[in-house]
Amino acid sequence: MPLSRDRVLRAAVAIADSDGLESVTMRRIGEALSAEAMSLYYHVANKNDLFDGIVDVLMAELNESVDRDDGQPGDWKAAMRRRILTARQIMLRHPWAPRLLETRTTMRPAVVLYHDRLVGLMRSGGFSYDLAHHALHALGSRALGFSQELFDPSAGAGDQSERMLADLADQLPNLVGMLSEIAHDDPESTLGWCDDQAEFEFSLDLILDGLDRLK
Amino acid sequence: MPLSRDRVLRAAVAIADSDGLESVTMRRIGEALSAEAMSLYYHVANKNDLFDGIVDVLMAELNESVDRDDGQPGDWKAAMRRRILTARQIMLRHPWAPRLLETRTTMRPAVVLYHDRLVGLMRSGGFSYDLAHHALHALGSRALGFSQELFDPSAGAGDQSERMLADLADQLPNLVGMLSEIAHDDPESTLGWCDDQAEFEFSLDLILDGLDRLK
DNA sequence: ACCTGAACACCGTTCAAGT
DNA sequence: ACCTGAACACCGTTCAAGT
Repeated sequence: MPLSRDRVLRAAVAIADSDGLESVTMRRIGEALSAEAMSLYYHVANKNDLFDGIVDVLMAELNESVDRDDGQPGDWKAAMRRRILTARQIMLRHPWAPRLLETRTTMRPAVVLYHDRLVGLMRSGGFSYDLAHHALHALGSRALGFSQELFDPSAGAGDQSERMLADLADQLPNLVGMLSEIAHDDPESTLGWCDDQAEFEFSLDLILDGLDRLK
Repeated sequence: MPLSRDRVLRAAVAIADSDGLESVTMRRIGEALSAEAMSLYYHVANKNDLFDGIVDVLMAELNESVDRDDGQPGDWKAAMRRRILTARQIMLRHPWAPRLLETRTTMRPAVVLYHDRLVGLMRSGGFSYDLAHHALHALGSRALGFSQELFDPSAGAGDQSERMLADLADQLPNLVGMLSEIAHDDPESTLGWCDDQAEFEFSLDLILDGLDRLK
Protein backbone atom coordinates (compact mmCIF):
# COMPACT_ATOMS: atom_id res chain seq x y z
CA MET A 1 0.00 0.00 0.00
CA PRO A 2 1.74 3.10 -1.26
CA LEU A 3 1.99 6.37 0.59
CA SER A 4 -0.11 9.34 -0.47
CA ARG A 5 -0.69 12.84 0.74
CA ASP A 6 -4.03 11.75 2.05
CA ARG A 7 -2.64 8.81 4.01
CA VAL A 8 0.06 11.04 5.47
CA LEU A 9 -2.46 13.66 6.58
CA ARG A 10 -4.82 11.12 8.10
CA ALA A 11 -2.02 9.49 10.01
CA ALA A 12 -1.00 12.90 11.33
CA VAL A 13 -4.54 13.68 12.48
CA ALA A 14 -4.76 10.30 14.21
CA ILE A 15 -1.54 10.99 16.10
CA ALA A 16 -2.70 14.47 17.10
CA ASP A 17 -6.01 13.07 18.32
CA SER A 18 -4.44 10.40 20.44
CA ASP A 19 -1.18 11.93 21.61
CA GLY A 20 -1.40 15.67 21.00
CA LEU A 21 -0.03 18.01 18.41
CA GLU A 22 3.53 17.97 19.76
CA SER A 23 3.67 14.26 19.04
CA VAL A 24 3.12 14.90 15.34
CA THR A 25 6.67 14.57 14.04
CA MET A 26 7.85 13.41 10.67
CA ARG A 27 9.54 10.39 12.20
CA ARG A 28 6.42 9.48 14.13
CA ILE A 29 4.16 9.73 11.09
CA GLY A 30 6.59 7.62 9.13
CA GLU A 31 6.53 4.98 11.84
CA ALA A 32 2.72 4.93 11.82
CA LEU A 33 2.82 4.29 8.06
CA SER A 34 5.70 1.80 8.18
CA ALA A 35 7.83 4.17 6.15
CA GLU A 36 10.82 6.38 6.70
CA ALA A 37 10.37 10.01 7.72
CA MET A 38 12.14 11.15 4.59
CA SER A 39 9.57 9.44 2.39
CA LEU A 40 6.93 11.87 3.58
CA TYR A 41 8.70 14.68 1.77
CA TYR A 42 7.60 13.22 -1.50
CA HIS A 43 3.95 13.83 -0.59
CA VAL A 44 4.28 16.89 1.57
CA ALA A 45 6.55 19.88 0.96
CA ASN A 46 7.57 20.42 4.59
CA LYS A 47 6.12 20.54 8.05
CA ASN A 48 4.25 23.77 7.41
CA ASP A 49 2.58 22.20 4.40
CA LEU A 50 1.77 19.18 6.54
CA PHE A 51 0.01 21.39 9.09
CA ASP A 52 -1.87 23.17 6.31
CA GLY A 53 -3.00 19.77 5.11
CA ILE A 54 -4.16 18.80 8.59
CA VAL A 55 -6.26 21.96 8.69
CA ASP A 56 -7.77 20.96 5.35
CA VAL A 57 -8.76 17.56 6.69
CA LEU A 58 -10.22 19.14 9.81
CA MET A 59 -12.15 21.79 7.91
CA ALA A 60 -13.55 19.21 5.51
CA GLU A 61 -15.00 17.40 8.50
CA LEU A 62 -16.27 20.68 9.91
CA ASN A 63 -17.88 21.96 6.72
CA GLU A 64 -19.54 18.63 6.19
CA SER A 65 -21.03 18.61 9.69
CA VAL A 66 -22.13 22.18 9.43
CA ASP A 67 -23.83 21.72 6.07
CA ARG A 68 -25.96 18.96 7.54
CA ASP A 69 -27.59 21.63 9.72
CA ASP A 70 -28.92 23.44 6.66
CA GLY A 71 -32.60 23.55 5.89
CA GLN A 72 -33.63 23.63 9.51
CA PRO A 73 -36.09 26.33 10.55
CA GLY A 74 -35.07 29.63 12.06
CA ASP A 75 -33.82 33.07 11.19
CA TRP A 76 -30.21 34.10 10.53
CA LYS A 77 -29.42 34.18 14.23
CA ALA A 78 -30.65 30.67 14.87
CA ALA A 79 -28.82 29.43 11.79
CA MET A 80 -25.52 31.04 12.74
CA ARG A 81 -25.84 29.87 16.29
CA ARG A 82 -26.44 26.33 15.13
CA ARG A 83 -23.52 26.33 12.70
CA ILE A 84 -21.14 27.75 15.26
CA LEU A 85 -22.16 25.33 17.98
CA THR A 86 -21.74 22.49 15.52
CA ALA A 87 -18.27 23.77 14.69
CA ARG A 88 -17.59 23.75 18.40
CA GLN A 89 -18.39 20.05 18.54
CA ILE A 90 -15.67 19.40 16.00
CA MET A 91 -13.21 21.43 18.04
CA LEU A 92 -14.07 19.43 21.13
CA ARG A 93 -13.36 16.24 19.19
CA HIS A 94 -9.95 17.62 18.17
CA PRO A 95 -8.61 19.59 21.14
CA TRP A 96 -5.45 20.45 19.23
CA ALA A 97 -7.38 22.17 16.44
CA PRO A 98 -7.76 25.67 17.94
CA ARG A 99 -4.06 25.89 18.67
CA LEU A 100 -3.23 24.71 15.17
CA LEU A 101 -5.62 27.12 13.47
CA GLU A 102 -4.17 30.02 15.42
CA THR A 103 -0.68 29.30 14.14
CA ARG A 104 -1.69 29.10 10.46
CA THR A 105 -0.87 32.27 8.61
CA THR A 106 -1.96 31.05 5.20
CA MET A 107 -5.62 31.27 4.33
CA ARG A 108 -6.97 27.83 3.69
CA PRO A 109 -9.77 27.65 1.14
CA ALA A 110 -11.98 25.58 3.42
CA VAL A 111 -11.70 28.18 6.19
CA VAL A 112 -12.58 30.96 3.79
CA LEU A 113 -15.49 28.94 2.46
CA TYR A 114 -16.85 28.46 5.95
CA HIS A 115 -16.80 32.21 6.53
CA ASP A 116 -18.40 32.87 3.18
CA ARG A 117 -21.42 30.86 4.30
CA LEU A 118 -21.63 32.84 7.52
CA VAL A 119 -21.65 36.08 5.58
CA GLY A 120 -24.36 34.59 3.39
CA LEU A 121 -26.50 33.87 6.44
CA MET A 122 -26.06 37.41 7.68
CA ARG A 123 -26.86 38.91 4.30
CA SER A 124 -30.07 36.94 4.05
CA GLY A 125 -30.87 38.20 7.54
CA GLY A 126 -30.63 41.80 6.36
CA PHE A 127 -27.04 42.66 7.27
CA SER A 128 -25.15 45.23 5.25
CA TYR A 129 -21.79 44.01 3.99
CA ASP A 130 -20.20 46.46 6.37
CA LEU A 131 -21.91 45.04 9.42
CA ALA A 132 -21.22 41.48 8.30
CA HIS A 133 -17.57 42.41 8.08
CA HIS A 134 -17.58 43.86 11.59
CA ALA A 135 -19.38 40.74 12.73
CA LEU A 136 -16.62 38.45 11.46
CA HIS A 137 -14.08 40.44 13.43
CA ALA A 138 -16.25 40.52 16.54
CA LEU A 139 -16.72 36.78 16.47
CA GLY A 140 -13.10 36.11 15.68
CA SER A 141 -12.25 32.48 16.31
CA ARG A 142 -15.60 32.04 18.04
CA ALA A 143 -17.05 31.80 14.55
CA LEU A 144 -15.13 28.54 14.22
CA GLY A 145 -16.37 27.23 17.53
CA PHE A 146 -13.65 28.07 19.98
CA SER A 147 -12.50 30.83 22.26
CA GLN A 148 -9.09 30.79 23.76
CA GLU A 149 -9.25 30.35 27.50
CA LEU A 150 -6.48 32.19 29.27
CA PHE A 151 -6.58 29.72 32.13
CA ASP A 152 -6.73 26.15 31.01
CA PRO A 153 -7.88 24.17 34.00
CA SER A 154 -7.89 20.83 32.25
CA ALA A 155 -4.16 21.19 31.78
CA GLY A 156 -3.88 21.08 35.56
CA ALA A 157 -3.05 24.37 37.21
CA GLY A 158 -0.21 22.71 39.10
CA ASP A 159 0.70 22.91 42.75
CA GLN A 160 3.14 25.70 42.16
CA SER A 161 0.66 28.16 40.70
CA GLU A 162 -1.95 27.21 43.25
CA ARG A 163 0.47 28.01 46.04
CA MET A 164 1.34 31.29 44.32
CA LEU A 165 -2.35 32.16 44.15
CA ALA A 166 -2.96 31.28 47.78
CA ASP A 167 -0.12 33.61 48.76
CA LEU A 168 -1.66 36.29 46.61
CA ALA A 169 -5.25 35.87 47.77
CA ASP A 170 -5.36 39.02 49.87
CA GLN A 171 -4.34 41.05 46.85
CA LEU A 172 -7.23 39.63 44.85
CA PRO A 173 -10.31 40.77 46.78
CA ASN A 174 -12.54 40.88 43.73
CA LEU A 175 -11.67 37.51 42.28
CA VAL A 176 -11.77 35.88 45.68
CA GLY A 177 -15.19 37.36 46.28
CA MET A 178 -16.40 36.29 42.88
CA LEU A 179 -15.10 32.77 43.12
CA SER A 180 -16.38 32.18 46.61
CA GLU A 181 -19.87 33.29 45.63
CA ILE A 182 -19.81 31.11 42.55
CA ALA A 183 -18.50 28.22 44.59
CA HIS A 184 -21.32 28.79 47.06
CA ASP A 185 -24.02 28.79 44.39
CA ASP A 186 -22.50 25.91 42.47
CA PRO A 187 -20.06 23.86 44.55
CA GLU A 188 -18.83 22.13 41.40
CA SER A 189 -17.30 25.23 39.89
CA THR A 190 -14.30 27.46 40.39
CA LEU A 191 -12.59 29.71 37.89
CA GLY A 192 -10.76 26.59 36.83
CA TRP A 193 -13.92 24.55 36.61
CA CYS A 194 -16.29 26.71 34.68
CA ASP A 195 -19.04 25.33 32.53
CA ASP A 196 -17.25 26.01 29.26
CA GLN A 197 -20.20 25.19 27.07
CA ALA A 198 -22.51 27.55 28.97
CA GLU A 199 -19.91 30.33 28.92
CA PHE A 200 -19.30 29.84 25.21
CA GLU A 201 -23.00 30.13 24.51
CA PHE A 202 -23.36 33.15 26.76
CA SER A 203 -20.64 35.00 24.88
CA LEU A 204 -21.90 33.90 21.50
CA ASP A 205 -25.41 35.11 22.27
CA LEU A 206 -24.08 38.35 23.69
CA ILE A 207 -22.40 39.05 20.37
CA LEU A 208 -25.24 37.80 18.17
CA ASP A 209 -27.81 39.82 20.12
CA GLY A 210 -25.60 42.88 19.95
CA LEU A 211 -25.34 42.51 16.19
CA ASP A 212 -29.08 42.02 15.93
CA ARG A 213 -29.56 45.38 17.58
CA LEU A 214 -27.25 47.12 15.12
CA LYS A 215 -28.87 45.52 12.09
CA MET B 1 28.58 40.92 35.57
CA PRO B 2 26.95 37.74 36.78
CA LEU B 3 23.90 36.13 35.30
CA SER B 4 20.58 36.38 37.07
CA ARG B 5 17.03 35.28 36.37
CA ASP B 6 16.16 38.86 35.60
CA ARG B 7 18.97 39.33 33.09
CA VAL B 8 18.05 36.05 31.42
CA LEU B 9 14.41 37.05 31.09
CA ARG B 10 15.20 40.51 29.79
CA ALA B 11 17.57 39.10 27.21
CA ALA B 12 14.87 36.68 26.12
CA VAL B 13 12.31 39.48 25.73
CA ALA B 14 14.79 41.53 23.71
CA ILE B 15 15.35 38.62 21.34
CA ALA B 16 11.62 38.02 20.97
CA ASP B 17 11.03 41.70 20.23
CA SER B 18 13.69 41.89 17.57
CA ASP B 19 13.66 38.44 15.98
CA GLY B 20 10.45 36.73 17.06
CA LEU B 21 9.56 34.10 19.58
CA GLU B 22 10.98 31.20 17.61
CA SER B 23 14.41 32.82 17.87
CA VAL B 24 14.31 32.58 21.65
CA THR B 25 16.49 29.52 22.21
CA MET B 26 18.69 28.72 25.17
CA ARG B 27 21.79 28.92 23.01
CA ARG B 28 20.74 32.26 21.59
CA ILE B 29 20.04 33.76 25.02
CA GLY B 30 23.38 32.48 26.25
CA GLU B 31 25.10 34.13 23.32
CA ALA B 32 23.38 37.45 24.05
CA LEU B 33 24.68 37.27 27.61
CA SER B 34 28.14 35.98 26.71
CA ALA B 35 27.50 32.77 28.56
CA GLU B 36 26.87 29.16 27.70
CA ALA B 37 23.34 27.90 27.17
CA MET B 38 23.76 25.46 30.05
CA SER B 39 24.45 28.29 32.47
CA LEU B 40 20.89 29.50 32.07
CA TYR B 41 19.63 26.40 33.81
CA TYR B 42 21.00 27.69 37.06
CA HIS B 43 18.58 30.64 36.91
CA VAL B 44 15.68 29.08 35.08
CA ALA B 45 14.30 25.60 35.58
CA ASN B 46 13.66 24.85 31.92
CA LYS B 47 12.20 26.41 28.82
CA ASN B 48 8.68 26.37 30.16
CA ASP B 49 9.81 28.26 33.24
CA LEU B 50 11.63 30.69 30.97
CA PHE B 51 8.43 31.38 29.06
CA ASP B 52 6.53 31.83 32.31
CA GLY B 53 9.15 34.37 33.32
CA ILE B 54 8.80 36.22 30.03
CA VAL B 55 5.07 36.48 30.68
CA ASP B 56 5.85 37.91 34.12
CA VAL B 57 8.08 40.60 32.61
CA LEU B 58 5.44 41.42 30.02
CA MET B 59 2.62 41.57 32.53
CA ALA B 60 4.64 43.78 34.86
CA GLU B 61 4.95 46.27 32.01
CA LEU B 62 1.26 45.89 31.23
CA ASN B 63 0.01 46.30 34.79
CA GLU B 64 2.21 49.33 35.26
CA SER B 65 0.87 51.01 32.11
CA VAL B 66 -2.67 50.17 32.97
CA ASP B 67 -2.45 51.49 36.52
CA ARG B 68 -1.37 54.85 35.18
CA ASP B 69 -4.83 55.18 33.66
CA ASP B 70 -6.43 55.11 37.11
CA GLY B 71 -8.13 58.15 38.56
CA GLN B 72 -9.37 59.39 35.23
CA PRO B 73 -13.04 60.29 34.97
CA GLY B 74 -15.71 57.96 33.66
CA ASP B 75 -17.90 55.06 34.66
CA TRP B 76 -16.98 51.38 34.75
CA LYS B 77 -17.39 51.06 31.01
CA ALA B 78 -15.04 53.93 30.20
CA ALA B 79 -12.53 52.64 32.73
CA MET B 80 -12.54 49.10 31.38
CA ARG B 81 -12.38 50.32 27.83
CA ARG B 82 -9.35 52.46 28.68
CA ARG B 83 -7.54 49.69 30.49
CA ILE B 84 -8.14 47.20 27.72
CA LEU B 85 -7.04 49.58 24.99
CA THR B 86 -3.92 50.35 26.99
CA ALA B 87 -3.26 46.63 27.31
CA ARG B 88 -3.61 46.46 23.55
CA GLN B 89 -0.82 49.00 23.15
CA ILE B 90 1.51 46.68 25.05
CA MET B 91 0.50 43.78 22.82
CA LEU B 92 1.25 45.86 19.73
CA ARG B 93 4.69 46.58 21.14
CA HIS B 94 5.29 42.86 21.63
CA PRO B 95 3.67 41.05 18.72
CA TRP B 96 4.76 37.68 20.09
CA ALA B 97 2.89 38.20 23.36
CA PRO B 98 -0.58 36.97 22.35
CA ARG B 99 0.82 33.74 20.97
CA LEU B 100 2.90 33.23 24.10
CA LEU B 101 0.01 33.93 26.48
CA GLU B 102 -2.18 31.45 24.64
CA THR B 103 0.31 28.66 25.16
CA ARG B 104 0.71 29.22 28.91
CA THR B 105 -1.27 26.72 30.90
CA THR B 106 -0.08 27.90 34.29
CA MET B 107 -1.83 30.86 35.85
CA ARG B 108 0.62 33.66 36.35
CA PRO B 109 -0.06 35.88 39.35
CA ALA B 110 0.26 39.07 37.31
CA VAL B 111 -2.37 37.85 34.86
CA VAL B 112 -4.73 36.96 37.66
CA LEU B 113 -4.10 40.34 39.28
CA TYR B 114 -4.98 42.12 36.07
CA HIS B 115 -8.30 40.32 35.91
CA ASP B 116 -8.99 41.00 39.56
CA ARG B 117 -8.88 44.70 38.82
CA LEU B 118 -11.30 44.27 35.93
CA VAL B 119 -13.73 42.47 38.19
CA GLY B 120 -13.30 45.32 40.67
CA LEU B 121 -14.28 47.85 38.03
CA MET B 122 -17.33 45.85 37.10
CA ARG B 123 -18.39 45.42 40.72
CA SER B 124 -18.15 49.14 41.34
CA GLY B 125 -20.28 49.58 38.24
CA GLY B 126 -23.05 47.50 39.73
CA PHE B 127 -22.27 44.06 38.28
CA SER B 128 -23.21 40.95 40.18
CA TYR B 129 -20.34 38.51 40.65
CA ASP B 130 -22.15 36.18 38.31
CA LEU B 131 -22.32 38.69 35.48
CA ALA B 132 -18.71 39.74 36.06
CA HIS B 133 -17.75 36.11 35.68
CA HIS B 134 -19.65 35.77 32.43
CA ALA B 135 -18.03 38.99 31.31
CA LEU B 136 -14.53 37.61 31.77
CA HIS B 137 -15.42 34.65 29.60
CA ALA B 138 -17.10 36.82 26.97
CA LEU B 139 -14.07 39.07 26.73
CA GLY B 140 -11.64 36.18 26.74
CA SER B 141 -8.24 37.31 25.57
CA ARG B 142 -9.76 40.60 24.45
CA ALA B 143 -9.58 41.61 28.12
CA LEU B 144 -5.80 41.51 27.70
CA GLY B 145 -5.89 43.59 24.57
CA PHE B 146 -5.79 41.10 21.75
CA SER B 147 -8.04 38.97 19.63
CA GLN B 148 -6.70 36.21 17.50
CA GLU B 149 -7.13 36.96 13.85
CA LEU B 150 -7.74 33.88 11.78
CA PHE B 151 -6.21 35.50 8.76
CA ASP B 152 -2.98 37.29 9.45
CA PRO B 153 -2.37 39.60 6.53
CA SER B 154 0.82 41.10 7.90
CA ALA B 155 2.37 37.65 7.70
CA GLY B 156 1.85 37.85 3.95
CA ALA B 157 -0.86 35.66 2.56
CA GLY B 158 1.53 34.24 0.00
CA ASP B 159 1.14 33.81 -3.73
CA GLN B 160 0.01 30.26 -3.34
CA SER B 161 -3.02 31.02 -1.16
CA GLU B 162 -3.93 34.02 -3.28
CA ARG B 163 -3.99 31.85 -6.36
CA MET B 164 -6.05 29.28 -4.44
CA LEU B 165 -8.54 31.98 -3.53
CA ALA B 166 -8.76 33.34 -7.06
CA ASP B 167 -9.60 29.85 -8.27
CA LEU B 168 -12.24 29.63 -5.59
CA ALA B 169 -13.77 33.04 -6.10
CA ASP B 170 -16.95 31.83 -7.79
CA GLN B 171 -17.64 29.59 -4.81
CA LEU B 172 -17.40 32.59 -2.48
CA PRO B 173 -20.18 34.88 -3.64
CA ASN B 174 -20.77 36.43 -0.24
CA LEU B 175 -17.16 37.18 0.64
CA VAL B 176 -16.44 38.46 -2.84
CA GLY B 177 -19.44 40.75 -2.59
CA MET B 178 -18.44 41.95 0.83
CA LEU B 179 -14.85 42.59 -0.06
CA SER B 180 -15.60 44.37 -3.29
CA GLU B 181 -18.02 46.70 -1.55
CA ILE B 182 -15.53 47.42 1.21
CA ALA B 183 -12.82 47.93 -1.36
CA HIS B 184 -15.11 50.33 -3.19
CA ASP B 185 -15.88 52.37 -0.07
CA ASP B 186 -12.33 52.30 1.20
CA PRO B 187 -9.80 51.43 -1.51
CA GLU B 188 -7.16 50.89 1.17
CA SER B 189 -8.81 47.87 2.71
CA THR B 190 -9.41 44.25 1.89
CA LEU B 191 -10.08 41.38 4.23
CA GLY B 192 -6.34 41.21 4.60
CA TRP B 193 -6.00 44.93 5.17
CA CYS B 194 -8.62 45.67 7.76
CA ASP B 195 -8.31 48.50 10.22
CA ASP B 196 -7.43 46.26 13.15
CA GLN B 197 -7.69 48.97 15.75
CA ALA B 198 -11.16 49.99 14.59
CA GLU B 199 -12.33 46.38 14.46
CA PHE B 200 -10.95 45.68 17.90
CA GLU B 201 -12.81 48.67 19.32
CA PHE B 202 -16.01 47.72 17.53
CA SER B 203 -15.95 44.26 19.06
CA LEU B 204 -14.96 45.52 22.48
CA ASP B 205 -17.79 48.03 22.50
CA LEU B 206 -20.24 45.44 21.24
CA ILE B 207 -19.42 43.29 24.24
CA LEU B 208 -19.28 46.12 26.78
CA ASP B 209 -22.58 47.54 25.57
CA GLY B 210 -24.15 44.10 25.65
CA LEU B 211 -23.00 43.65 29.25
CA ASP B 212 -24.30 47.08 30.13
CA ARG B 213 -27.73 46.05 28.98
CA LEU B 214 -27.67 42.90 31.13
CA LYS B 215 -26.51 44.75 34.22
C1' DA C 1 7.73 7.70 -9.94
C1' DC C 2 8.49 6.65 -5.41
C1' DC C 3 11.21 5.50 -1.36
C1' DT C 4 15.52 5.34 1.65
C1' DG C 5 20.45 5.86 4.12
C1' DA C 6 23.52 8.81 5.51
C1' DA C 7 24.30 13.19 7.02
C1' DC C 8 23.70 18.08 8.67
C1' DA C 9 22.42 21.79 11.58
C1' DC C 10 19.76 22.64 15.10
C1' DC C 11 17.06 21.89 19.44
C1' DG C 12 16.36 21.17 25.04
C1' DT C 13 18.44 19.05 28.76
C1' DT C 14 21.58 16.30 32.07
C1' DC C 15 25.44 15.76 34.73
C1' DA C 16 29.91 15.43 36.24
C1' DA C 17 33.44 18.55 36.54
C1' DG C 18 35.52 22.90 37.11
C1' DT C 19 36.23 27.62 39.82
C1' DA D 1 27.37 29.34 44.69
C1' DC D 2 27.81 29.72 40.02
C1' DC D 3 29.33 28.38 35.41
C1' DT D 4 30.92 25.07 31.66
C1' DG D 5 32.30 20.83 28.40
C1' DA D 6 30.93 16.87 26.81
C1' DA D 7 27.27 14.20 25.66
C1' DC D 8 22.45 12.49 24.73
C1' DA D 9 18.12 12.10 22.52
C1' DC D 10 15.47 14.36 19.70
C1' DC D 11 14.07 17.55 15.82
C1' DG D 12 13.29 19.13 10.39
C1' DT D 13 15.40 18.78 6.17
C1' DT D 14 18.66 17.77 2.03
C1' DC D 15 20.43 15.00 -1.35
C1' DA D 16 22.52 11.45 -3.69
C1' DA D 17 21.40 6.91 -4.32
C1' DG D 18 18.56 3.02 -4.81
C1' DT D 19 14.32 0.40 -7.03
